[in-house]
Amino acid sequence: MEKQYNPKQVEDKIYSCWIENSSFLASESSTKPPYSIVIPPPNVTGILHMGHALNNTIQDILIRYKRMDGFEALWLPGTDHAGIATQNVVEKKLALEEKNRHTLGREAFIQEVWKWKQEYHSTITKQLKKLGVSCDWDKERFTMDEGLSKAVREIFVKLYNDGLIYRGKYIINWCPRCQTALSDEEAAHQELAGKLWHFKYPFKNREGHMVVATTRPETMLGDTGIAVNPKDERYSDLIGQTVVLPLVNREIPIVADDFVDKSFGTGAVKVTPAHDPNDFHMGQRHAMEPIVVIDEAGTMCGEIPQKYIGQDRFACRKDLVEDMKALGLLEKEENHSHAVGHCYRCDTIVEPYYSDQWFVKMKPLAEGALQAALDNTITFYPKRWRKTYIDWMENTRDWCISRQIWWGHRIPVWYCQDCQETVVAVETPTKCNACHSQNLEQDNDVLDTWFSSWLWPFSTMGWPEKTDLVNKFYPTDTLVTAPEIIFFWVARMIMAGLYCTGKLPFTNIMLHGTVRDDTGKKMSKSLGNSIDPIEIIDQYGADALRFSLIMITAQGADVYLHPDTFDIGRNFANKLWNASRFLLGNIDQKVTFNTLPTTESFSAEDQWILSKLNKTIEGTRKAIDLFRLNEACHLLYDFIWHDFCDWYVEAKKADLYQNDSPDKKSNALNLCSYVLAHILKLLHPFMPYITEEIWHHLREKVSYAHITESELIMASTFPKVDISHTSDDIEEQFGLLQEIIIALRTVRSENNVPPEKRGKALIIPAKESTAQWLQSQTDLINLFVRLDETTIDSSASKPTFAGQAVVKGIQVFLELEGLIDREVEVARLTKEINHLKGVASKVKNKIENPNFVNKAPEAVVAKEKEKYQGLLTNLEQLEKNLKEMSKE
RNA sequence: GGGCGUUUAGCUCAGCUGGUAUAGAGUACCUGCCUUACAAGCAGGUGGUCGUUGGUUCGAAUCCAACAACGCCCACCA
Repeated sequence: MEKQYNPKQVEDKIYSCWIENSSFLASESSTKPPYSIVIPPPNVTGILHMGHALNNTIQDILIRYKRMDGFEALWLPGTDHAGIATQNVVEKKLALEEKNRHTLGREAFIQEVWKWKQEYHSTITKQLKKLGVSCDWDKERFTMDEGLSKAVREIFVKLYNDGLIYRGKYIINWCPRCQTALSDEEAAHQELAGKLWHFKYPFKNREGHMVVATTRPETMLGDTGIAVNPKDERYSDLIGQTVVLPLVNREIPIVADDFVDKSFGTGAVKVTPAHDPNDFHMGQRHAMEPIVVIDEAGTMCGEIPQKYIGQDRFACRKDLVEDMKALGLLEKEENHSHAVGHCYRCDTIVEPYYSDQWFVKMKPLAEGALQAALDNTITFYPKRWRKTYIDWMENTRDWCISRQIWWGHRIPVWYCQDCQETVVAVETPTKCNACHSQNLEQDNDVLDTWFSSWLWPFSTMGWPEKTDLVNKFYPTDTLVTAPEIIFFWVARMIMAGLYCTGKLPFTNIMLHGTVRDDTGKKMSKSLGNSIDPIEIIDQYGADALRFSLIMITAQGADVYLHPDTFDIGRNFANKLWNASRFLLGNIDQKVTFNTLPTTESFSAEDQWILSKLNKTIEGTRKAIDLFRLNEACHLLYDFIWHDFCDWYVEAKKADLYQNDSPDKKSNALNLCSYVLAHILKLLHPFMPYITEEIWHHLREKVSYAHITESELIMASTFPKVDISHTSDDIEEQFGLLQEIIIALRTVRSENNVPPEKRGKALIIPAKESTAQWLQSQTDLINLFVRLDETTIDSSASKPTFAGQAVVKGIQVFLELEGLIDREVEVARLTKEINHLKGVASKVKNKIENPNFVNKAPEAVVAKEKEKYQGLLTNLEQLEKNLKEMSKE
């Protein structure tokens, strides 16, 4: 083993080894209880970013933990075809070759995308593998696989037959750049600084005009009326009147509608049913036929003045304001900020657009999905997201599922060209149901990407077929994802799961935060502030990346990433590596252990480390079970670094070096191997590579019955708590010893005693029982403090001059001729006395407060009183010592 | 407009059902060490009226309320 851990030499080799051993494969026929997770499928042409790294590390930890803990663990991987996103990428590429999808034609274009998919699909999966993910790659799926496509058609037909899918002319969010409809969720609102223009619309049959306020002047060309609130007295006598729409000279009515807010703008609103969702609904209420004046590319069209035709909507806005101004019809303009929808794929401002689209009725689907959250059969981690989910479920609006793009699942609907009959079918129909004509044409649109993703937990397992995979692993257990897609994906999967399978697709939802840079900005390629996980893996290793990321991520909180963060994991891996190297380096010939040494041979540190180990096992399990992975990391970090390396291994060095006492050495090796093997197992889900590598080295030197039996650590068993080893008393006792050692080290350090100067310690405990126990620990004290001799004597008198401290009533002296500085000691003791005085007065107030004594639990009161006595004893001794020292 | 979150050491953050000799870690900083596992290390140290103000309580970083700053999500005010 080399002096520094080198992940590069290890990681790829080990991943291949796992693959060769089929270690990730889950079996439908296993008798073990199932545990399953489906991956949130990354975009097929995506590249790995820190969000993926976090998301997949969490899943890998859960799946490895469960796999080691006796479950048949399936982590089902796959990718998403990401309709609009992927089509955009391929179109961009085509544009470079001066081609576009229309010149290519639909068939050729789709082939082009498939080609792209084949080429780039491996990027993201290769990158995931570098992270060390233990996905069952044999079961990898793609949302446009034949089976999954069939599932999409099945559910479409089922929903249609149940009356839950309909087609209609509605106003929807339209991206003029992508030239497709978007769902409400895909139109992300952003606050923009805009203007509010007040326009005058002259009356037809009388003098004067109405003043309407608008943020979108260009839509006035499509106005079909003016609406006012029926209770608005300013306008009550004008309802029913007619105004003449300037520039187009169309006569339009003034109507009354409750929607209108009297207090906003002028209290009168122009109604443009074809270009505003509210106006659309108002138009319906007042039988107004929408007039389209903006086309699918965002340019002006229709029966409007010639000069505007073909103009971009924003250019037209400018001109129109000028023209109205010229006519004297612009009353005023004011600044106004408002939320405007943007395409979540290309960020273009969304245009409300009136067109024929397909919709899913959400209300009926939402009922069960809502109930699952209300009665907590589904659990959110952290739980605050439950409310967000419930709010959305209670206010669902119908889901626009048709997209005017080519890459995706084509809508399984055919129109008879002869009798106009609509045929909805899973398999391509050969003839019309009504007139038997074979002249059928399929709907041109494809389905929203999420219409396939919402089936992911079961379509990937073969649904609608009743496969063994579904039987064994569906429903899944935990979904790990980001809160951004609760509505897009999580909520819809729950609806689809209930609707298709009658079961919730998962019961735990773990939502992790967003990865941000150190200034709090979301990491993204376009902002150029992202840290590339692959670069970090190259530099620090996958384990370091994983461990660092998880350790700094509190449950559900956003992660602020600084490049130095990864030092934590790298240094920790190196620490573990060196501790292992040291232990294994002390084994000359392979040793075999069957059990721990007899209890009688345990030293204090043996009992202590076993107790700590088992507390760590308990804590780690609990933390993972509650999805508090950062807590598990901290527990392991502290135990391994501070308890095991800093104290236990140090304490065992003497035994390990000594070859003249083979029993001692053997016992030390036994215990060290035992603890190390457990450490590796506990850490494996978090740092799979290095633990596997050390495991390999460990097994070359040590055979430990029932512990190192498995050739690969990933196939070994996760440690279970052995309460026969846990003891608070032992931990407390050893803790006292540690405090004494630290006190002595502090004396040395504060007095700048050179390391090579050894010395003597005198320890005067108050109690004889303590003295006896400490007597058995003098070797350890000598070792840790670098002393020649430690004397424990409860009846000894104080040395005339020495470095000193008082630890829980135990007086500790360090005797080093000429090396202890009186001033330093006086200062230290004074400081300590002042500190303790402060504490003591606080405790005194407490125990003298009758309210506290009467109302607080007896145990708490007793504890405080005991604490106070202890403080007094310490203070008394310190003050006495200080006085004596000052006298000399 | 509604909802949610955050505010703790110079920096990044833990701190769960209120009670640990009096708030922890990493990092940074100061001191001493290349001590035969590890300088990516070891030992010791400095550093905090836990955003503000009230309240509940014997007791509050922790529970409640208001306020402030920052951030996020949702929403059809033209």
